[in-house]
Amino acid sequence: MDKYIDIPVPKIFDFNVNLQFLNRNANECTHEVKDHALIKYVEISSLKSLIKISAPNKSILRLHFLAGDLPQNKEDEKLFIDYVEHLFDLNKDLHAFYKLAEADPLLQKPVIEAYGLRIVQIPDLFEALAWGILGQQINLNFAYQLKREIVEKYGQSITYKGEIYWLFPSAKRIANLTVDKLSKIKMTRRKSEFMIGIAELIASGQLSRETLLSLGSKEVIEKEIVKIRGIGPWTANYLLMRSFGFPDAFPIADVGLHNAIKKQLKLDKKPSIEEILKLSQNWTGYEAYATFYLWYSL
DNA sequence: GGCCAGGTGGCCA
DNA sequence: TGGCCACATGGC
Repeated sequence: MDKYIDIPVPKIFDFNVNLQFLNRNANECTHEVKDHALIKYVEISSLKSLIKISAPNKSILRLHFLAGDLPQNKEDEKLFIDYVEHLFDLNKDLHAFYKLAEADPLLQKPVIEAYGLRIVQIPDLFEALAWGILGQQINLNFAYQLKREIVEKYGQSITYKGEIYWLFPSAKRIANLTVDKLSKIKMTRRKSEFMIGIAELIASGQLSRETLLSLGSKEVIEKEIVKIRGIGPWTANYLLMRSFGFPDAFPIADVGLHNAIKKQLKLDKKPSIEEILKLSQNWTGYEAYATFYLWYSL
């Protein structure tokens, strides 16, 4: 198969820095970074395809279909293009963010060092929420280990040139598990309950990307999803930022953010919420981008 | 060995 | 509303 589609990218975009972000943990199992390309098994509409994304030059991304289903018509192709644009958050104009960042003591360095970084998205709602729950209150490395166990136990895979590529388990699959079974993986029973509960809501159609997005504003969506057991303000904002692409979502209680601020300003201890509110006064509209660049700076 | 991890729900005043 | 506390495990 050598079918490919070229997708134009905006000016403030650097594929390599985004790849570096995607390559940040060796235990990552839902994509592979190699030979300056991203390889990922994706499910889009009803098509399951192994895709490869590379950047032959600065102004385009090239989407290759390596294995699995191929788009059958222009409509399918459009879905894949939308997916890639969503994945790399290409539809945001970052000029205003860069302008404010260049004058911001906290963001100055990070935007230079990671020029062209986008908030890489987790397009699938269940995957994004499940990852948020996994990441709650444990070190990231361990979170990746748990993710790998769940994916390799309950996810689907495709083999290509001797390598296995995984799809995050569907909500339906996880909804059918018991807490006893899921917590065999070294996860708290609480986390298992949260994850199964959310899987049930999604599998039954009570919770979906479309219905949440139709609520409109980020504030309304946040208010709605924190009603769900296991989703607090941090996870809600994490979802808004990493899956719904709200550039002004702000997981202000995030430990990683606190550590990054401490490091950038060479503080003795982590800043308080009040101090962060002060420091972030000028980020209005781009809190998520500021947070993401600070994470990357760690 | 103790404390902290990309928090949250539940209990108590 | 606001303040603790358990939660399972890994890393330092």
